[in-house]
Amino acid sequence: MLDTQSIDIVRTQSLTSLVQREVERLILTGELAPGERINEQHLAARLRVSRGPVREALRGLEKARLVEARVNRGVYVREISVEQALEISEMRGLITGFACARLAAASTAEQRAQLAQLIDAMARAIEAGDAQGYYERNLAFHDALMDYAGNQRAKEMYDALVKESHLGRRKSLFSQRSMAESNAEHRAILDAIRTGDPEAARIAGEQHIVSGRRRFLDALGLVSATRG
Amino acid sequence: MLDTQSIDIVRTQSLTSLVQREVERLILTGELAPGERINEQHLAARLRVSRGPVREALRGLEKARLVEARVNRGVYVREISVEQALEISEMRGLITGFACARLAAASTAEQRAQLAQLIDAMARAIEAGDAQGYYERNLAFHDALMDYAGNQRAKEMYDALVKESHLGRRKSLFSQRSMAESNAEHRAILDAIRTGDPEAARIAGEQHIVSGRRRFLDALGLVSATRG
DNA sequence: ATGCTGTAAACTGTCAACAGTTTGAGTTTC
DNA sequence: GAAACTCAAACTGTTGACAGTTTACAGCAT
Repeated sequence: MLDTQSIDIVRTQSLTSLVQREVERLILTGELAPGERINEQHLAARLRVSRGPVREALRGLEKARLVEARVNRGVYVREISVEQALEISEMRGLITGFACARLAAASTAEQRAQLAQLIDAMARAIEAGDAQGYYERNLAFHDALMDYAGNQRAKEMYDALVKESHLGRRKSLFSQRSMAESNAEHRAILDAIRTGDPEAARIAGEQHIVSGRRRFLDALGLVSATRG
Repeated sequence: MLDTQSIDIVRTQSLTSLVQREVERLILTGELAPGERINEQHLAARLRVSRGPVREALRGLEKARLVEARVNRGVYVREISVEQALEISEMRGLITGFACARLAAASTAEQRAQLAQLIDAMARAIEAGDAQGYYERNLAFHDALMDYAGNQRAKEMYDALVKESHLGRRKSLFSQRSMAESNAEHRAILDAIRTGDPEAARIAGEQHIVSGRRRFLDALGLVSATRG
């Protein structure tokens, strides 16, 4: 049963939620690959729990769109098509644009300073060639945007979309140039927010996600599905 | 075990999905009221299944934000605060605006004709004082908007938000005047789509949801949380 | 060799039972 | 009379077992 420390957690969290988090981790880190079948018995044995909590957890992940259940055939890590990845990206852009517009209409000096600080940290990470550092701060930047926008629901939807988008992302290593481009867009977003122009901020936010998708496709060596 | 007809369904659908659909229905129709506790045993007995499928179904509904699980205390039909209802409404507006913009950029004559037909049907329902008929066609109109926009993900997010919003809606009977106002906005949306102006369509779509919220609050006799 | 068929293993869907927690009524104590 | 305590009933969380389906493989026919 896991270890002693975990047992205390079991008291306040259900096994289901623990399993759910673990399987989510396995999927997001790629240890469980898209298309792969998830064997309930093996998973249960590995996590030292019975199949009940495992099945419940998988049902939750199904609604979160991370896995897909086929009747009498088990559940599979979801595979997303290019088309679906584009749709997800579009929705991320929509919500990001919303958040940016919100911040342009109402944000505190402290919030703007915090965003500026993250952008500077990203710039330093790019210079240092620290892709991992950039990646983490980029996440923090987008998290901050959603937090400050003040719509909890928007943030949760955004988070869910980001998790789902990991299903389509094979490798997320970007070139220094890509990172620099991306960070320039971060600055553009912050500028628009500072100007207090919601419409410009919205466009900057949406554009950032669109450009991110293009950079990603470029990195894969694919011809972009969108023009340009 | 239900009846013979149902058994055939069981073959292709899991009991879990059947339970999930039934509980969802109970919640959306108000038979299970927000805040109400859902007793697993009673529910299982009532549906003639064991607790396993019931628990799985509830876990799915939890992720869909229709119920809330408290550890060792069971699951409750979710209650949403006014604040949360506003957030949901905002997201509905955002997605509706997106869909309208999309249609302004690209829609077929047939699609526009279909929307026009639904608007006319709503107008007739209003004249006839047929609130139920209006309600259904209104749903159909918004469904059509999302369908035609061509982003499946957007439609699903929208549908989830609509379901969730039912948790906050006690009664959805509107006055003839409200319905007329609402339908005028439908026409405004269609006009903007016909003009081919995405930005105008987006604003019309967003505005429709915002106005809908205001009409709802007015109907409750509350002071609107938003200005105006 | 290749394709088909039948059978056994593996696995999912479902159920019933057990263990631990919460709840509430009844009792006791101050 | 009110608060605290006790204990049993009710309920949730979890488990192990059973039933039916799917899958894979061996054997057989072509």
